[in-house]
Amino acid sequence: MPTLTNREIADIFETISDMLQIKGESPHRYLAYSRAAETIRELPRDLHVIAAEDTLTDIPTIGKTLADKIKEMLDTGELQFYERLKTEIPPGLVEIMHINGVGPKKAKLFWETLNITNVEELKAAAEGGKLQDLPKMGAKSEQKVLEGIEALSRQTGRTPLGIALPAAQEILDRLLALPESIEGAIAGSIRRGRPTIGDVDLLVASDHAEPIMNTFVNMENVARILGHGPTKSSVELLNGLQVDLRVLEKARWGTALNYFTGSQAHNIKMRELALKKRLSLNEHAFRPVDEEGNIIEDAEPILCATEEEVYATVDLPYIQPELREDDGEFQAAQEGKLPHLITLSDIQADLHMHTVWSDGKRTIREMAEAARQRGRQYIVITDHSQYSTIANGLSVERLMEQRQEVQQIDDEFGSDFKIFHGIEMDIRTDGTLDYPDEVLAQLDFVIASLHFGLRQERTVVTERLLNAIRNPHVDLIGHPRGQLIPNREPADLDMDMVFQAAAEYGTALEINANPHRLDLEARYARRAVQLGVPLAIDTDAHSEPDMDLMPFGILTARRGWVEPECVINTWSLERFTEWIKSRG
DNA sequence: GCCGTTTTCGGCCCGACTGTTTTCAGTCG
Repeated sequence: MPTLTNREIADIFETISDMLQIKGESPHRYLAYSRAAETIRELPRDLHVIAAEDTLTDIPTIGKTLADKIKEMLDTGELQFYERLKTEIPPGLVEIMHINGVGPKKAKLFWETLNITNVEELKAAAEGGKLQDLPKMGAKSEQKVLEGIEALSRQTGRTPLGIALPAAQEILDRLLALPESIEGAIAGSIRRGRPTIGDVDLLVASDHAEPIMNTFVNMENVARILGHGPTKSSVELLNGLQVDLRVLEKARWGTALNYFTGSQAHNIKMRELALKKRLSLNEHAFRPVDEEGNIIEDAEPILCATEEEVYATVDLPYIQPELREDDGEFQAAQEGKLPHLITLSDIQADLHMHTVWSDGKRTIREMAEAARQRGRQYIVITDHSQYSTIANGLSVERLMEQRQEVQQIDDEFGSDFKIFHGIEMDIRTDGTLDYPDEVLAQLDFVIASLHFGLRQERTVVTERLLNAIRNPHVDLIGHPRGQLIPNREPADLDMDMVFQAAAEYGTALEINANPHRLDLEARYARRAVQLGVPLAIDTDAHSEPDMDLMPFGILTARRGWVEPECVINTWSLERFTEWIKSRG
């Protein structure tokens, strides 16, 4: 039976939203589609399952109309409403709308006046000088269209957090070195810890914005200046990354940082809450409004130098940036039920790392020393198992040799640091585990991971993982979904079944801190916590510097509302030891 | 199209920058 995935349904809603914009529909109507698309993309559960439970309308942003449309797509694999729209609006216009600087009005103008229905035709028209004579257009606008088309082909989609964060920090450091800069921060989705970044948002506090702006747009790695105003500038870097900079007075730092951290949905909620208190909120201040919502011009604005003051003004406790997705944080804040989010200092151990015994770059001793220097109390050495021949996986014989070396080095390290012996064992493509139970029984800690056969069909790959979860010797599932950011899609797993089994057998699931993985991602980590599934946050280090990737795992966990208690490597050595012993 | 200390209708966040205009619409975030 033809059917559609969450992502395909989200994409259709997003396209419908774009088409309704071109048609000139009410913003409230097309935004409803766009918001629903965003919600569906972030759902930790399959729409099939939710539809079968008949609880689609329990999802925020999904009402009866959209629920019916979702059901139609799930049942028939298509949506009549969408098919009809496609006959009215050429689908190529949607792509034209995605050109930077071109919106719904321009797309419609090009279509109605020059019969342009796709990017190629638009490019030809611009090159032929046919756009500049259109109403509200000119030579500059025509040039912008051409540049926008150029940028479209350069665009590589979203940038991994692991690349965007250091790049953002480098630029911020340069701006902060200027004497006019008082304070600075990385805001936007980097601050919220999203695994991929659309553009970089930087914020600097200063009374003299101009020299800071000039330095920013004149950096040698700037490919294009997208905008350059007195308080706001945007550039595209040579590597394609877009960076926005805002400069504001220090006295407005709280409202500014809050605004530029987002998310947009969170900001909208903040402003709605402010309006209920007869205040209009923007990045500069709160301003009193009258009954009709008009700004009272001669009333004194409320300036906030800290984000705490911003939240206090709408009667809320401080909400951590990682929670700001309008996904329950306001209700939790109002009820005093915000989570006590995990921090880096809660981490006592790293349970997943490789050495020269398989594909790591350092010896057991070097890895242990590096971990101790980073304040870890204990670690587990988990090299690859025999099935991963390409990673020099360990035969049973070598595994037992390694066990001796681990014990010997553990003795050397004495009582203030513990080295456990474990394995990252393959779940083979036929579903069996890579060592027999009697071998696993001799290990302190067993991670089971999918490395191969990730494209198997849903029931097959899910059953492989369930088989590992149910094995009494398996303590942890490594990078459960197998995604690589940005290029490899996760395996097609029935996550409801995975969580159910993990909860039943007490098997932990990993949040792999490597920024190329971040797996489990936040929404699944949150679901795991809700269902009582234990988590571990590991670096999967293959060398010393990899151990410094832990903060990316922490960010991801925080986005998933994870508290330290839920994470087994925040536990003391004694408690962790008891736990692994209890699991046989 | 969603949603409810305005609850089944009537609301629905806010400002900066650009390019084309002589006061603002379009786009973006």
